[in-house]
Amino acid sequence: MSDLEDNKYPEGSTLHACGPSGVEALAQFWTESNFAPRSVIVSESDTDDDVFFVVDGLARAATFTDNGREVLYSDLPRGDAFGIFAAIDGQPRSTNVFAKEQSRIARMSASNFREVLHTNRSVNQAFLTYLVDRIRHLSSRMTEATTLSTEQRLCAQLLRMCVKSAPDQGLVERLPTQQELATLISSQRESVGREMSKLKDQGLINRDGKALTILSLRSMETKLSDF
Amino acid sequence: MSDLEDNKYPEGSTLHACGPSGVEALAQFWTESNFAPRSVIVSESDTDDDVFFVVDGLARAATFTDNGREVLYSDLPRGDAFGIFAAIDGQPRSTNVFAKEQSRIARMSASNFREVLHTNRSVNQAFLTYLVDRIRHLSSRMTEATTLSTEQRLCAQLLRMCVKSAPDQGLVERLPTQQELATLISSQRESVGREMSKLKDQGLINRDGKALTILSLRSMETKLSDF
DNA sequence: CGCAAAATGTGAGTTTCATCACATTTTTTA
DNA sequence: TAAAAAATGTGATGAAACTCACATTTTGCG
Repeated sequence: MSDLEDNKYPEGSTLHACGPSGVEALAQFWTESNFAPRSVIVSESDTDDDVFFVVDGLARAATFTDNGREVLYSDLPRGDAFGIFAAIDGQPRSTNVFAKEQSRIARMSASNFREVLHTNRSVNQAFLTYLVDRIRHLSSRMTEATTLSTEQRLCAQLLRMCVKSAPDQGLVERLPTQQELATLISSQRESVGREMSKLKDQGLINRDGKALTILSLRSMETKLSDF
Repeated sequence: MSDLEDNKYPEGSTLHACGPSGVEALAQFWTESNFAPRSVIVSESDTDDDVFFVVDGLARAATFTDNGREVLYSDLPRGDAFGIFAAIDGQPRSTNVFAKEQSRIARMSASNFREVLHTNRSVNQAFLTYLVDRIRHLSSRMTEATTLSTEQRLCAQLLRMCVKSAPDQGLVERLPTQQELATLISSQRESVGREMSKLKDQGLINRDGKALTILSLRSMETKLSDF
């Protein structure tokens, strides 16, 4: 990985990790097209096994229950891939993906993808790392969901989303809606609202507009270690 | 995958999926040793990044919370690998693994593992599939945990563990303890006990010894679709 | 075989949240 | 920019399930 030069995709994204040669190898097989916000890119019921890449924009993968409740989602920024599970193991797709913003999406067949995946070492490493990453993330979400209270899960989520803005202070630039937060921490919109109010009363957070400031990272972290 | 002959590992295991040549490629780098029941094979605090394989016996991977509660586990039967996450992404280990039964465990260095992983196509495919599998499994556990009641989660778990024994009947040969079941479905030992009693009262299940019979798969499945 | 340890069954009390309901504010978009 | 749609704040209520407690049964082991 040390010999990779930067490519046009953001650091941390799967395509970035593939390196310039990896991206080139993939791109020779893909075709790009544009999607308007909210338009569906793939749905669970699709029977193809194509692989997709976010060339530009932002997509969102979401899982719904039978009665339509959204239970899991993850955002796919520029440089991320999706649809790879079906391409790897041949099982049906597990999620729906739609464009969150105006997006440019690349698409390629599973067999071409597999060919590059098995041939190009840095592509291979990038996807292995990506998969392991998702597993680690899911496990910790699972552990959190079963051991922490709603308040603690909210704090954990806020801490994950923030960037350090000052000594002991954190900033979440664009806070998701309470509904989205609730989905992220497996809770209810109302509960999130209540816990937010409590945190504000305690002087731990401060909101203006879509931005949220964590006024004391230290005290917020303390909440997580109590049991 | 079609050209693989059978090897000595059980169908469905990672090593089986690696094929005879894959296993051979791996085995040239590993050393085997024996572990008595309950002995620890790797713990979270270990700083090495070796990869392990269950050559024979049964191991268990478990995650604990800070206060010692077990929150996640998965059994690793003959032919399964563990310790591969750290070997792939270089991050610290995420779980503890101990021998559940007398076991023969193979061990190899991360760099040798990576070399085979990137060189041998069927090994590569086997591990990709394994990772995807775990993701699918974790996601569905996550969805279940947040949308189903304790009773429903228990039923889902029993259905997963059983084999069809007669028309509309299922059999779980060796039912785990209620404590283990509780861990599997993110619940409490007492809750599992109560729900089990209810199911027995309803004539849905029947126990003798460690075996449990599901008397009507159909009615048990019905419970899952109610909401 | 017999004792100790583990696992199970069940009651009672309490806490946490999920749910419903609505007023109010903010954001979209036609 | 006005109307419509989303998002938010908060109260009241009830059900689900966590906790503690202890009697009983089963299992494992010396």
